[in-house]
Amino acid sequence: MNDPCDGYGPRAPLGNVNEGTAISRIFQQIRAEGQIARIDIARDLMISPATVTAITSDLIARGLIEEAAAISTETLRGRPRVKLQLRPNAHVVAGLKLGANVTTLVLLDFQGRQLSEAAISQPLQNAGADEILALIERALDSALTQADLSRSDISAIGVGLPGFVNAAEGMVHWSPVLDSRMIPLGARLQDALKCPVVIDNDANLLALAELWFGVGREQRDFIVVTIEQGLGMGIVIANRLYRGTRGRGVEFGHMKIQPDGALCRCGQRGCLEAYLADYALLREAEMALPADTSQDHDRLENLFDEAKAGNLIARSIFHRAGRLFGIGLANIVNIFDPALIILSGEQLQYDYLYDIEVSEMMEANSIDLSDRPVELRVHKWNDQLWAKGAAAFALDHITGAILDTAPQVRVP
Amino acid sequence: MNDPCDGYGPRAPLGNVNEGTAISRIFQQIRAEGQIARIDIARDLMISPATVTAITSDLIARGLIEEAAAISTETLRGRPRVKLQLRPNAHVVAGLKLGANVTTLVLLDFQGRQLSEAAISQPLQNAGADEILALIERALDSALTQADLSRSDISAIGVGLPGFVNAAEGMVHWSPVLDSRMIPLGARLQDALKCPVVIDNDANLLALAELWFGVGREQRDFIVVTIEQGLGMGIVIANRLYRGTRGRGVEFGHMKIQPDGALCRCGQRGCLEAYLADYALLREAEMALPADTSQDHDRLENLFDEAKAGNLIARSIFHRAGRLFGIGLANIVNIFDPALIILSGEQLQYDYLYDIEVSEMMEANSIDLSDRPVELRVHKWNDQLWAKGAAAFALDHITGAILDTAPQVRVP
DNA sequence: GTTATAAATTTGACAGACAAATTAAATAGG
DNA sequence: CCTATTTAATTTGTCTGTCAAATTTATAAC
Repeated sequence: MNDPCDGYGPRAPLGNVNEGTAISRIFQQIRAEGQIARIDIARDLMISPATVTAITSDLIARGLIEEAAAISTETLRGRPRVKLQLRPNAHVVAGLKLGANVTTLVLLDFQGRQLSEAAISQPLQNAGADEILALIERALDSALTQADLSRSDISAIGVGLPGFVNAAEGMVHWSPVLDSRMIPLGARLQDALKCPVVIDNDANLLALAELWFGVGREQRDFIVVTIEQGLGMGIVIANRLYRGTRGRGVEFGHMKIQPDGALCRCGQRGCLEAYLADYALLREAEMALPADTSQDHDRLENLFDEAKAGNLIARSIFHRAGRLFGIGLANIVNIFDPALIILSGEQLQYDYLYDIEVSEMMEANSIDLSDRPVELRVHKWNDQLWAKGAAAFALDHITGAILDTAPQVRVP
Repeated sequence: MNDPCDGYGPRAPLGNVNEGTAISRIFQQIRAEGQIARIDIARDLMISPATVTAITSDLIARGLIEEAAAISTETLRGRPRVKLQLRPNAHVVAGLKLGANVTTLVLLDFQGRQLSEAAISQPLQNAGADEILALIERALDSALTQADLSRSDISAIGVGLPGFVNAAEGMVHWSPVLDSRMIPLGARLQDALKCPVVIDNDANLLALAELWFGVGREQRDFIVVTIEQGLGMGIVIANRLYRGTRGRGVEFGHMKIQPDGALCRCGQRGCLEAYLADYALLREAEMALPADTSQDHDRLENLFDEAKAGNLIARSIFHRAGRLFGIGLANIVNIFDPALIILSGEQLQYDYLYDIEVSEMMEANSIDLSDRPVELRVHKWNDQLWAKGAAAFALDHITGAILDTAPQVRVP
């Protein structure tokens, strides 16, 4: 599977989303399709060609889109179609993933194409906001230098981090990478970097990346589940991220699947995460690999190798994890009834053991009305895609601001 | 707590719902407020008085609303406000709840006021569509006679039943009251009754009743959980019922909270319902009430009395049920983060035992970020409110059809 | 060249919504 | 009782977004 970001080939339309104004719908359509002729926009969105001309010429005047140089060869006769595309230079955004071990940053142009990237391997745990800021600045300047740009060229920055984040308020309620609760990280970074900053839970942003650059082309509704240090989930309903009724993300890792079950790092018992996360597997690894003193990551590798080699204890560890994961997914299926669930994240390198248990248990434990079974896919993206999701969030923020504010010129 | 349906006192506005056209927003506002002056509509919805006048006079001309006779005494000086209200006689709808033991029907006028009701005590299990139809017709004719109306006066019928229902398609995937799967009950009834029929899961309709006639006045987002024969759940997000991404309802009763747990009537193990539903409690009652040979309902009463009297086994049964219920609710809280959860249904007469366990367990097992705790309320409505929810669904169907089709007069 | 074809634009019209001006219906005070 | 004041509701004229139809533009086929 190749990188879904390079080049914007023709795509399926996003569905008849009859929401929003014509201007934003047309803009979204151009972004989704990459390149599209006016007449196709009119047909896809059921908007008259006259209106499309009016709106696109406005967007061109505002510098947001442009006519593509490539001449369309789709028509044999008649006036050829002129494709429209987002103007790459209109804006540049940065997207970051703050991870426990690595911080990844990408710079994207307005079309969503990657200009440069930077990765800093530095453990990040219980850090202060200043530390985070310094880290971001290092990564940012590195990527800017590569792309031959300066900070003032950046229109917005998106940041994804694990934990409980209220994206609308830019508030981090809790995160393993931060040293205290209730940090208004969004505002904090925005003030320091003198640039709009949006933040969100990392799993949400991976879902956003899937929406913009991945399966979102075909699917209006799907769920992304991530397994890394913890468990994460991002839910896309009707082409939009669902963030819970009060703005905070959805919590999957702390779903209880066993009363008085295993102890979780959150202090509660029976959380799914307490059976699936790195630390959960490692604390059982002792039994299978008693003499092993290697680092956590390698240790997990070893455990996996042992399981593959037939070590019954190691197998049992993955076996239970897979079963419980399946149950957790089944609970989600029963609630949201999604057509597609995407499993993503580092730990899925261990999926060959998961595969059987997980999908089996999921199916066995969900109320499937047998007409449309849930599809389970595994996507092994690297950290770059997470960062791209963050950048997509930043792009979304920019365009939202532009499209919303422009017509609001009502001065009494 | 008195019946929430009688009279439409002043209510909190539904929030700045900037969705939909002005006409539907104004209509919704009038329905929500019961009686409201034009100037208040303008202020609440941020629509100009000119537009409110234009639209309301159109609605009056179409016979949907009228000026209320009661003269407003809110203003001391100036021209008095003229309140608008839905025109009661515009439409009459019927709403039904199909239950295992009783079928309840109400007739409502366009304002949502009850005209008459009927209840038929007849066990309903594995019935055919014809049997259902006959039952509905009996109840309907009885209520019509009382209200001095005939079938042709009915504009729409809403039907709520337990099970898995796709409301949009009118399809019953499975229901304990029906004898087979995949019955297009909506179409079936509609053809027979020669009147628009909408159907939905009963818990969804109770949530709709709460939205229209209950807490919906103050709350935009809430969750209704019912315990009767089975467990049900209805989710209201942004003043709308959420029915899952593919239109079927949300399944709460079959959430797994114990791997390889108790056997559920669905055939799976560890379902919440297998610990909470009537049959789940009764199968344990054997231990506490060995000599009891009474009917199920009385038997459950006896079990409850025993628990109150101090019977340790009986207490233990409710104790566990309460704990597991709390865990199930916590899982929902972690996913939706609602501000309010309403517990409803027959079994909640046993709530004095539930109360402590349930809310305790819910709080102990949900990721509460401590700023806004979830409120848990118990509403003990009778079957009538369920039926009113069904009628509300029918009313919604009518008005949706009226408001949507009217402006769609584009004939090329 | 001319014709056919299809894309894009221009034109004129219409509908939804608004601000401002006007009218309507009440009270307060002399 | 009459007038000023106050507030609600309506009317008027305008603006904006959108569309259908007519027109212009740009290409291929002949």
